[in-house]
Amino acid sequence: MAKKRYHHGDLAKALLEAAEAELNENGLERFSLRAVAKRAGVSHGAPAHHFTDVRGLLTALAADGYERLLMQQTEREQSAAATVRDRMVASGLGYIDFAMANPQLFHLMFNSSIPNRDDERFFNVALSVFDRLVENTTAKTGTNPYEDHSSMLDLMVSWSVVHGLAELIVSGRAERPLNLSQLDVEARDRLLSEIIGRANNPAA
Amino acid sequence: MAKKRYHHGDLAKALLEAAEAELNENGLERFSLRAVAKRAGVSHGAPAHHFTDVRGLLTALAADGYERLLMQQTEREQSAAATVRDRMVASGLGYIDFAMANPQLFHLMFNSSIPNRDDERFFNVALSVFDRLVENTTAKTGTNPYEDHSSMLDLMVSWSVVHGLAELIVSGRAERPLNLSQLDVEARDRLLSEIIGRANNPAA
DNA sequence: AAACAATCTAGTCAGTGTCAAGTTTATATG
DNA sequence: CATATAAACTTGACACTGACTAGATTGTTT
Repeated sequence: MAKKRYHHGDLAKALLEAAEAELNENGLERFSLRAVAKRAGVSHGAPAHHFTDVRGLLTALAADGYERLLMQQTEREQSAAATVRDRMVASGLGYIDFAMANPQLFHLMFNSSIPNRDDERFFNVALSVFDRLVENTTAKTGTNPYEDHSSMLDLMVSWSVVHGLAELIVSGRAERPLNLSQLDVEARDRLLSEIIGRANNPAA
Repeated sequence: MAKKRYHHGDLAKALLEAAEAELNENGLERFSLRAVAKRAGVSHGAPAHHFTDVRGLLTALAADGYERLLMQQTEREQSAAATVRDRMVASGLGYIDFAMANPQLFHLMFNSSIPNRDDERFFNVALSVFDRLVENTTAKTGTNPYEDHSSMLDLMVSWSVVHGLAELIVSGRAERPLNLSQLDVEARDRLLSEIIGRANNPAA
């Protein structure tokens, strides 16, 4: 941990941490690669050797985000998964957990064209999020969405309501109707579960 | 329409049109105020007199977007509104119509922190979008969401699924599961209506 | 006709990401 | 162990950005 060595040791990791800190403090729209380098205690040209350009850095950060999103979902599913439908709701709560805990990162992952979707790691880990949704839908409907059109529609209902809810919450638009900021964690979970649950009702 | 007059005539309008064209060509992340000025045939300092800064310009453009979003919804509702539930679905289709026809503008309106939400016109017209949702929900549930908690949850189900669907489509994430780009307009409408309809089912 | 306000131009400034060239350090090879 | 080579990092330059200022031009009012 000597401070003044010419070689950093693990600059790639340090840059990712600095990038996330900068992202949280300034938001994606004021994100600056030079500020990241400065925060990591390194010259403005250094990041290029590890991530080529700002896109490369943010692609890697977004890929990390998808991994953490998956972990949040796993946590929720394991802690409260009685029925298959509860499992789907829990998975959605994990999705929203992640968005609320990492709004700027969520924004980078889903609402930005900066991350390179052709990047191999990014592509694979983003696909994993979808694959989990396919598995949960298969368990819920009893048929694989890729083989059964109706099951795929159910998948899209589940994904849309959860993703939409996450977006509306993170952007502050759910505050007026739901007053989420004034609820404790348990009440918030019940509220969100109810919304997700209603959308996932079987056809009348 | 004389080209070389010192005063433009209606530069504010011309700048808004140029801004939208630039937005569609380059996207929000590469948006440049100077490029907008250039496109409008005016010096880079001119926009400041009409919109103060780039935020002011994009706030005005986003407000225009909300007005057009409302118009799209109105069109859909009027053309195919038999039952109250059909009306809710039609309203959602209008929402998605707008997003698909104006992806960059939609992105500016909903996924960006650039527009100033305290701007009076922006605030009011964005509120109008929510008010329409309140009206449609009232018609559907029979109770005002502001007075009945369950009705508000139904509102959030409707909004979330439509907004989420719009986001997933515009960002290209719905392509793999739905193959929207290979469907004609009628088939696409039926598909989206089915998804929105399933989410809006009454409780089982 | 003269004063005034609005509109627009042109120049400057600090800040950005990327590129090229040079310096320092680690590692592999003889 | 010495030396060649590659990797990591610094430094300076470039074109571009949005915002600010001063000044030029034009429309409006008195």
